[in-house]
Amino acid sequence: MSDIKYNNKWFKSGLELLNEVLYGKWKFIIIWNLTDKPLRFSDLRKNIPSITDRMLSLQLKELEEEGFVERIVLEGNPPKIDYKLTEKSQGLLPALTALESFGRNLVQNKPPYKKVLSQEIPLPLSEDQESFFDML
Amino acid sequence: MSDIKYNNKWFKSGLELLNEVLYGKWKFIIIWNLTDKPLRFSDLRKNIPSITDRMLSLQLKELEEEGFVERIVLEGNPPKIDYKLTEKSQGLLPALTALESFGRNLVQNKPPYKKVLSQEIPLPLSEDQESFFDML
DNA sequence: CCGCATCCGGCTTGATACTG
DNA sequence: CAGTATCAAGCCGGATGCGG
Repeated sequence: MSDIKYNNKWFKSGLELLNEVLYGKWKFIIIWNLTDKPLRFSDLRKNIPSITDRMLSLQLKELEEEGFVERIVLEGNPPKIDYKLTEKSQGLLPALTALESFGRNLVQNKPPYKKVLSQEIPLPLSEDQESFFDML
Repeated sequence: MSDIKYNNKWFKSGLELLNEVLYGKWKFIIIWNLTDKPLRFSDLRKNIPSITDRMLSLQLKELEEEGFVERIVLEGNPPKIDYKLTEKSQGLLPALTALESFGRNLVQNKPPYKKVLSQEIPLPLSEDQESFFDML
């Protein structure tokens, strides 16, 4: 694997570089929530219950500076503010999809060597279905 | 999207859950470095130049507790210690591959995405543009 | 050298309150 | 609704030390 140079620094992997460019506890989650469509501050807060106003504000600001999110002011009374993904963050979506999937699979402690055919997996679980597993 | 329950807590996405289970600045990078084969402490330190002994030690310990990495003591004089991925972390590899790829692709795009308040700064060659040639 | 442990300072994040 | 302000807690970096 060759090294990578970015901003006059050398990195031994794209992951290290990404750590430099996009470090922040909530950034992946925010981007993930914006995949379908732009959202407002309050929508994001509702979709990410454990984030605080402060962190949402800070990380959105950084995401904007880093070019991953665009802040769109819609004139009106009251004016509304949309946060929208840029082209740059589109490239992250495959990775985030894979991370999302991995995170969801952590719930069922299935041994990974039990292969599951993806065609057989029904689409989303109904909301009650998880409580079944959680009665430990 | 349905909610997920894990350790008596509710999450609205697998990414949030993952943040709870696997938070740490260096964990993805460490796992990524262990994909091919088990490595020793010093090998990891060599592959991740910007990590300190302290952080490598801490994050390895947490990764072990969280079940993503196994610590293998090889008897001998001196005894050697290998760090090896568990089955659990195999599921992360697709995501890490995608993140690695995204990180590497960031180089080709114009690097400093930060807003620079400058009509006055001329466009010519920035230092970063050499990286284009350095990659060859 | 190897694999940590300890201490300290600084940066990141959390909790709560408050504003236009 | 879309954030700030302030303070406290926790995570991280750097230096140092230590037994093997």
